[in-house]
Amino acid sequence: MKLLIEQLLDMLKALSDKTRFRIFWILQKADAELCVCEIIDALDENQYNVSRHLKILKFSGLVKERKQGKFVYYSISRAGTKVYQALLDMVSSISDKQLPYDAYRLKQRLARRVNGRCVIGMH
Amino acid sequence: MKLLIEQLLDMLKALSDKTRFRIFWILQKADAELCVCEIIDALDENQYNVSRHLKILKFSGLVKERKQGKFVYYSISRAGTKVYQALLDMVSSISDKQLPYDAYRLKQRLARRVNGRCVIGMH
DNA sequence: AAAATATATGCATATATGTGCATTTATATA
DNA sequence: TATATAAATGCACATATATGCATATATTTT
Repeated sequence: MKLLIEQLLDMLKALSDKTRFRIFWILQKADAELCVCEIIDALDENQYNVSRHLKILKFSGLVKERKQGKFVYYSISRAGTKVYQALLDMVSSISDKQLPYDAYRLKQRLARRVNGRCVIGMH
Repeated sequence: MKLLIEQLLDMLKALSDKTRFRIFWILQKADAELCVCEIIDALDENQYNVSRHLKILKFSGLVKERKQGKFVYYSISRAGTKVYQALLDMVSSISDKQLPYDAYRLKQRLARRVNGRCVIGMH
């Protein structure tokens, strides 16, 4: 699978913003689909910024989305290039200690899932 | 060795600019110190921009410099963190085919070294 | 000491980027 | 059908960033 350098630069630029890095980091950490409202809670950020940053991440190819009802689920795209894998390795080498609040809030929020699914929404 | 997330973000931001990525890429490819004038020739970019981008790369921790006489030599910093290694892996997975001109000009320019050292300067 | 050369930097400017707020769109539910 | 809710987006604005040009700094050579 081929990756144009411009696409790699888009991924790097996407990850170089702290909010987007944190989003990608929790998606990688959760290792599962997260709905937007869960991401909002995990980061303690506002809705419109999370939404906008998710769009940029999606456009860069780092994440993918799946719509289901009124929820939209995001997850890492798992594109099979060496470059993507190296990026993923880099992100996953960041430990919980470096993003303790995000890690904690994500855990708290995921604990409220029912049958492994988000049932809360925004509040 | 510890890496603050802010430092990682600085590295990512540094690499997300195409000119800086190309500089870092040829430094990694050369696997050796390059003087500024060699970098200028390899990229076919102007002097002041190369100089400024090198400063940003240095500040991010991606490269280091060594002054010798009126020449300044830059090289990858080889910091021993997992994160840095993953970044390096990512960059080195970009083949010559994706930056053919830079690769070619670098090769041509390095061929003009004498006893492994730059003797041309700018011209 | 003067001139030449390698590299860095200050200033001006155009473009890109991130964010706040208000609003829209899409879907579900009463 | 009306209402509620999840998510996305248009506009305004402040800040960041990249670049061109001119010039400064540092070192070597004459």
